[in-house]
Amino acid sequence: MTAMSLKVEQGEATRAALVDAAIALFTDKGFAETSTTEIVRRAGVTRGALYHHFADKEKLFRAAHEAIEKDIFQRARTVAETAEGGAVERLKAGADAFLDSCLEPAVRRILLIEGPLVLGWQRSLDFDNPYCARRLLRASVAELRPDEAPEPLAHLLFGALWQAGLVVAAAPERRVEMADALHRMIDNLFDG
Amino acid sequence: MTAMSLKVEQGEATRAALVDAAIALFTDKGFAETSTTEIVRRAGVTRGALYHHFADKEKLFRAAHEAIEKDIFQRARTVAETAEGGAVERLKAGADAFLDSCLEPAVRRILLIEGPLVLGWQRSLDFDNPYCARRLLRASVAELRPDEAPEPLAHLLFGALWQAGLVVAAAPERRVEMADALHRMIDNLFDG
DNA sequence: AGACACATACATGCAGCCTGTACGTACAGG
DNA sequence: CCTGTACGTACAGGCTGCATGTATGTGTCT
Repeated sequence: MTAMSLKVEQGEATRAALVDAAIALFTDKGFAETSTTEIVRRAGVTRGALYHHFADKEKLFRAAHEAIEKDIFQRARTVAETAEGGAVERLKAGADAFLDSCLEPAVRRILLIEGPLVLGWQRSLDFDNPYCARRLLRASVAELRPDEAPEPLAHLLFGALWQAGLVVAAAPERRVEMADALHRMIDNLFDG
Repeated sequence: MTAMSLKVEQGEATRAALVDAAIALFTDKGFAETSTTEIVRRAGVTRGALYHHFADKEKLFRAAHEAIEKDIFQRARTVAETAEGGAVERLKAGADAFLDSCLEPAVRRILLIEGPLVLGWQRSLDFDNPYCARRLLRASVAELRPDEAPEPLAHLLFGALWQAGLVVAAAPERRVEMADALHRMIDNLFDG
């Protein structure tokens, strides 16, 4: 660990405690139904600490969201990169990893459901976000269909994948059938 | 018109005024950022009237959402039913009609963005809702692929369609390219 | 047809909660 | 010593939902 001064170290600790408490409570009750008082009580600090580290409640949600997004993105990318086979198989593997992540309650609630609304729905549409699954899909599409613009199909695939994640989050027992349908869809779109 | 007694008629009028005002304000500012005071001011009544007709603010949103959902659903179904050609062409026509509807700001904000969260995200996943686009897609899939369970693919198609609607709502100039991509996807999935 | 009881459609004031901010304090580091 | 950072605390404003009051249609009984 980087040696920090005592003050800064403590600050990072309370900030992390706030993010952790926020993730837990936002996962259970959602953004609007969770008060800042509950969050700071769970984190063991006061509202003053919260508003010292975050400009407002939404910024705290953003921090929680980014932590989860980064985690799930890196997992999916790692799985996709280390998968056996060609681009189609890597795409399938990445999709499977994403569906697995959707089984976690925090991913379901914070990333799939509340994220787009709280952070602004436009954010989820562009490819600028470094940890956006759309980027991975666009790369796959560009590789598999080099003759057409990748964005539109990447959007459609993203929507299908996102929806599959929602279904799996709501009914984990459907994970295999949704994965099968996804694989068939990918085969139909990119078959050789 | 059905002849109503004066009292009931007046009640229906203020209720409609409330729903209209709610649609306009929710479209502009969203659910959380719109106060009931603003809504009743725009509707020309008081908060007492609102809470007489609707149990809470969310029920008012539900009424606004249902009005829009019913409208867009019936339009899409009509277009799909009267389209020339086979099941594939009817599916494409319905998808096009849906994308057209997404150009309207009220559809974008209330149906696409805020609806799933405010009304509960599970609601958007099942096929029980009589005005759910998922039903139409499931019927198409069942007709085009009679040998497999239609639900999983219907979910994926719904996700792709929904996402296309979001993209079109954010950037209307992309309407044709998204429709083209959707058509190609449908062809790849159901081609003969 | 008229009176009366009742239900409906509102209006208004209040209580409680929540967010964001202004201000005070304690302490580490130069 | 003194400055900036990391908090704690008190307060103001807004918002929701409810409780209460009121006026006006509506059915009914005679």
